[in-house]
Amino acid sequence: MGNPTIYDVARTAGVGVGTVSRVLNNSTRVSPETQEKVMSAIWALGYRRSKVARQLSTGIQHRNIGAIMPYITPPSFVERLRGIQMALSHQDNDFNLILYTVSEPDRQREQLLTIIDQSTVDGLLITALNISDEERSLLTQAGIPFVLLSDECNGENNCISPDNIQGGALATQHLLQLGHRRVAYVGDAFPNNYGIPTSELRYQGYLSALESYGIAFNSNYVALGVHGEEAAYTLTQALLNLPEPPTAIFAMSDIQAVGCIQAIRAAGLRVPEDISVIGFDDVQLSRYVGLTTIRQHLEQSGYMGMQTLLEMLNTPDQVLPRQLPPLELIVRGTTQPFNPVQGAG
Amino acid sequence: MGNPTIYDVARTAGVGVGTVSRVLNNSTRVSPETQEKVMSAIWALGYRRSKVARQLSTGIQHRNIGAIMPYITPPSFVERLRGIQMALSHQDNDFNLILYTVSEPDRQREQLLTIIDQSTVDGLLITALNISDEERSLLTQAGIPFVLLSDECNGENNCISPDNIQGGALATQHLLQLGHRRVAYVGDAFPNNYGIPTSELRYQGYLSALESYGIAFNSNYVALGVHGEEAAYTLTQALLNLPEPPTAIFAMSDIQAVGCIQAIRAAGLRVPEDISVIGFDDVQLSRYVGLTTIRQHLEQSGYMGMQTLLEMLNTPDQVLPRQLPPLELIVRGTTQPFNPVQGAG
DNA sequence: TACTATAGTGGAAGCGCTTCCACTGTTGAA
DNA sequence: TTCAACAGTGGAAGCGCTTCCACTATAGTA
Repeated sequence: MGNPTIYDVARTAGVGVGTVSRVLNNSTRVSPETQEKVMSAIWALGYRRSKVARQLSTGIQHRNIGAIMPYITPPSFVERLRGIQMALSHQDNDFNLILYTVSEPDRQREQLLTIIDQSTVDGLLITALNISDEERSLLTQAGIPFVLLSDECNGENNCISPDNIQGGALATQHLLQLGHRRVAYVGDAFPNNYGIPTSELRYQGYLSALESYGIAFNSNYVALGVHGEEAAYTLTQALLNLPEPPTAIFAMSDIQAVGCIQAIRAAGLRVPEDISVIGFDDVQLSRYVGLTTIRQHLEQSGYMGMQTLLEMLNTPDQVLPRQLPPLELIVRGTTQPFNPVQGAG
Repeated sequence: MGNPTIYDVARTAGVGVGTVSRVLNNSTRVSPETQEKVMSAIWALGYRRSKVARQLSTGIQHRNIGAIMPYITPPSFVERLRGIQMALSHQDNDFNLILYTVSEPDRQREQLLTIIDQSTVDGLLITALNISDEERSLLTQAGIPFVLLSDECNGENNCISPDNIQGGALATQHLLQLGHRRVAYVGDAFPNNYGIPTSELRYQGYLSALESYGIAFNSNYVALGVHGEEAAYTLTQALLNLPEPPTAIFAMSDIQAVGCIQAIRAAGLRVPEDISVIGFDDVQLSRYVGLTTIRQHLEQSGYMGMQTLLEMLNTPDQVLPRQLPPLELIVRGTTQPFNPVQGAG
């Protein structure tokens, strides 16, 4: 039937289970010959000792924290993960960090169910993922505390997320203050597959900033597509081909901002002399590239998320209100005041 | 004494253990009143059900793979991690990936011991870390297969690592072929704390390339420091202040190359017009920055490492020889042919 | 020679759950 | 009224280990 147990090994070797266990834990007090017999029985049966049984009988308490996120491709996920890791290693507790990847949105529910069923984790950090009410209650029922490290909390507690609307406004205001009037927005098409409304929220901020400056909305200046540098590149090309191209672009993420910049340069134009570009996130890369952006302290968010979860694990049924990491305008080299000459272009 | 068990709950609630278990697994067939009693007993005792016992009795087999690495700060670790993740999710097995961070080299042994003692993992992926012979034999004794994802194999099996000497030579040759003769090397001081000889190996490649071109070695052109952009920045400043500054720099990593470039620009010089810079790794960032570099397919290495480990887990005692991911010169915008005018500078 | 250490071993108990079987009441159909 | 069906419950067995106690055989000591 199933896998061989220590009893099978004992029987095969013609010894007692105690002896087998002693060999397994290379304790003393086993004669070389017996050791030999046991080893060959183990080998013959292909025996592998059960982690779980061992843990139960030795009383080892394993505590696992799961971090679940989409493929860790975008730098913004990596930064959060780094913060998560850090918070965990700063506490001197022996939690294990288990990494889960949701490769396809459809599989999210299934993966959560597996995690719950197999009681793998003591707590869950849900990053850049939206969870349904059903999933939420499944977790609650199973007694698994979780914190959301997302871009939208919907009034949810135990959630770390910045004010993306405000952030979008901040970025747009920066461009408007510099005198730009033809300001474009490059972002993800919304709603996206994972149900994360980041792009939509930042777009709302963009709109409100335009409005507060009394600038008429121009739908030509809104370019939406899949997430990533390549799509941003293509969208920007289209923007540049407009009869009246924008003089400034707000890209909803740094990665997309980089795509914009590349497209602008490929078109023989300069950043920021001809077109200003501002991003969002302030990932590591942005410092190297010298990108003006909105810093949202991603690493710190991850850190806060893990801290919150650890607190919840220590004192159950604790409810911590939403925490908003601060947003900050970081002016580097990709934005500059509007130059009237440029408007003529 | 220890934590309350299901028996304590049953006694407190005045019911049988079966009933408590039924409540816990919210199965049917428990009357609302009983449910209520059990719940309040659970609450009163602060009962939390044991993962391990549950897993043992339900026969759930958990298989864990640990990935152990230094703080995941350098992008090169992240890229490998991404490959590791990918390989795991492509197989449809239900392994969990546990992330371990070695924050200080001194704690490495201790952490490995904990992992072994608590029998947490079925296999281990050791990334960018050197392990001693003792640690090696501890793992072997404990029957935990592992693969090294490192920069040096020392003739070791089950190890994925590129030929760093060749890579160093490749980078240097590229600069020499472009006509540069004053070529500097910027890298980590060796040996480093984790015992990883990456810098030393690439430096050897640098030396051999110089030699094959018959160029006299100049120790002023070797700048060693801690890993990272900042140190590279400082080292480059010193290089630029030399009476005869180099006309080209080989930085041992892309991150350091970025530091070099920033220092060069800060000094009012241009890349590559005044000084050429080549990096190593080809991390994501490098594409955005337009850096000439040596691609070592980090993500693919991670992928190969995980695949190898999975094979070892399926067919124990398998020994796979060292695998060398290919190295490739990627010419982008930070190197150009030596310009005699520049030599005068 | 008689006794005590001690090396070497077998096996029961126990880790904290789940699950199955047995049991008691209660309901509703015949 | 009698019986089957079933909701609701208790508790033993078992998951695969470790560990402790009991036991035997041998070596060492007086």
